[in-house]
Amino acid sequence: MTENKKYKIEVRVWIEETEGAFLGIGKIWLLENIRKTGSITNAAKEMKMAYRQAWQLVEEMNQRAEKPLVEKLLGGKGGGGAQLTEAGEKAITVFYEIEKRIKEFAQKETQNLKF
Amino acid sequence: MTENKKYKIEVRVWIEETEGAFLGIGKIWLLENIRKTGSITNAAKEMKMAYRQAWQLVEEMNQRAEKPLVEKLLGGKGGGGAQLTEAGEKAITVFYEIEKRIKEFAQKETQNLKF
DNA sequence: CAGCAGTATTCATTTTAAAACATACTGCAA
DNA sequence: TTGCAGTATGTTTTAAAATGAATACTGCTG
Repeated sequence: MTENKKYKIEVRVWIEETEGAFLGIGKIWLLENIRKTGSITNAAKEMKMAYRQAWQLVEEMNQRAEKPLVEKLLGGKGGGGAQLTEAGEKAITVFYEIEKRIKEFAQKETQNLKF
Repeated sequence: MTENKKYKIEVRVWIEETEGAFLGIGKIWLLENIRKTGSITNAAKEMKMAYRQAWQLVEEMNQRAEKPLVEKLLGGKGGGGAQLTEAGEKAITVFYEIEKRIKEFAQKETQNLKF
C-alpha cells in the first residue's frame, strides 16, 4: 500500500487599499497587543519586535485608514501610551470575521489533495 | 459628503505539506516557464531569477511531492533540459482551480469594507 | 524643576535573503 | 575528442530589512 503524504491548503488574508497592503494579521496582532499593554513600547516587547518597527506600522495604519486606529498619548503620567480607537476595535473584529469565513471555505477545498 | 477610500480583500493561497509551505504561485509560475522553455536555465531567465534559486525550488518540489513534478535531463543534445511530468501538469491545474475558487469567494466578501 | 515612562526620530550595525560568480559534471554530436 | 548547453553545487558579493543605540521631546507628579 502506498504511503500518502498529507497536503493542506493555507490561506493568507489581508486588506488592500489604493497604496497597497494595508492590514494583515501582523498589524492585527500589533493592535491586539497595544490594547492589552496600553503602549506601543510594551506591545513591541510582547511581540519581540523593535519599537521603531511597531511605531512605523501604527503610523502607516493611522494614515491609511479613514480614521486612526490607534490613539497615541504623549507625555503625562506614565509618559503617555497608546490605545485603540473605536475604529481600531472594529478593524480587529472585521478582519477576523472575514479571515474566518475565507479560511473555513478554504478548508472545505482540502479534500483529497494529491501531488 | 465624506470621501470614502476603497478597500479590497486580497488572498494568497498555497499548499502545505508536513515540512511547511510546499507549492504557491511562485513555484507554479516556475513550472509554467519550464514547460514553456524546456529548461530550468531558460525558465529562470524568463523570470529574471537566478538559475541556482530556480534549481533549488525544483529540487524542493520534486522531493516533497509524492512523485516528481519536473523531469530533468542531464547532458546530451542541447546539454539536457527539464520538462514537466504528468504530476507537474496536474499540480498546475489543481492549484489554479483551488486558487480561483478561494479568490472568487474572497471577492464576495469585499462588500462595504470600512476602516 | 527633576524624574519618569512613553512617544518621536535619526543613524549605525547586524542579520538575512537574494543574486552573482565560479567550477565541475553530463552525454550527445560534429 | 572537443565543443556545447544545460544540470549540479559551493563560495562570495550585494542588497534589503530588521534591529539596536542614541537623543530629543512631552507633560504629568512628587
